[in-house]
Amino acid sequence: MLSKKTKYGIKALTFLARQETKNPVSIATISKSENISVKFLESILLTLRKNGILGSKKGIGGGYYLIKNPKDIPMTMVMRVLEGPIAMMPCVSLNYYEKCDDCPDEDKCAVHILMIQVRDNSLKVFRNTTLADLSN
Amino acid sequence: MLSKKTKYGIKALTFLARQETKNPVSIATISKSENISVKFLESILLTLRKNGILGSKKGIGGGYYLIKNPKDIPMTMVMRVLEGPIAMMPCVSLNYYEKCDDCPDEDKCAVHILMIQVRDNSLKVFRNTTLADLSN
DNA sequence: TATTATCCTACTAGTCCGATAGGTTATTGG
DNA sequence: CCAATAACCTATCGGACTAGTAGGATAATA
Repeated sequence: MLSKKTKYGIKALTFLARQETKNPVSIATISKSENISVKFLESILLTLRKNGILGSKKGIGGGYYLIKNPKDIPMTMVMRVLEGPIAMMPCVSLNYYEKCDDCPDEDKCAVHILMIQVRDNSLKVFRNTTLADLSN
Repeated sequence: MLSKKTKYGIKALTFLARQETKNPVSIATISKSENISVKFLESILLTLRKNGILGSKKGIGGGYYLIKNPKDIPMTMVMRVLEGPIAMMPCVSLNYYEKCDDCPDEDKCAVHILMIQVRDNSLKVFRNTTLADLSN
């Protein structure tokens, strides 16, 4: 299951991408428009900022804004920051590989073979989809 | 993340599919061969039996066995029984559809659009892969 | 200097996962 | 008939994670 954190994060990002100006948008504004709890959204936007996807500004007129052009933000980036590894198992993960304790030979492991395929397909989708694609 | 339940379940099924005879195989035997806790495996095989994938026999010489031919067991079936819906969100699920509370228009929802693609790709993999494919 | 809005830490109720414990029922061999 | 075997079933449990909530600290603006 996709976590609500990721779901809300993507919604917030598309909301920002759809903005006409690049002015900061407050948490409260996004929260109202997308029906997301203010406090929960706050923590999500914070992690997006800490991971270089959003910028922020404090005080009056402050809020969050996109640092990059939406077409330069592939969903792999967003998914990895919010949801974690794209692979469904450590033993098929590109960035977070880990061997299974119980598995003597990966090449003969049915689960491994199956999940490699799933990973490749998911990766293809996330790589080929940018924030710009989702905002139109 | 793929649950250990599903992981072990698939491993157990391929172990049975690789068997030369169709004689029942005991939980203990599978457990040893695949490095799975006996008790946990027990509960997994039970659910596979209750869902029409395995048959069982009690007493001496008893155990579990495949009911169907491995090539007639698509991974969609296994995944749905062990892991649940293949979709990452109820609003993109074929068999367990549910509308999101917070989403006024699915066709314009970025998360929906993205997850439809992921679902389609995963579904394609699981549909085109049978237990026989994983056992060779 | 008061207001605004992000930043940060800590906490919590609820849920799920992975596993364990212990007894019941059915089948088989002697 | 009886004992051994192996599936069946229910209940429980610690730990991790999710989806928040609370409350204050910090920085920018008017």
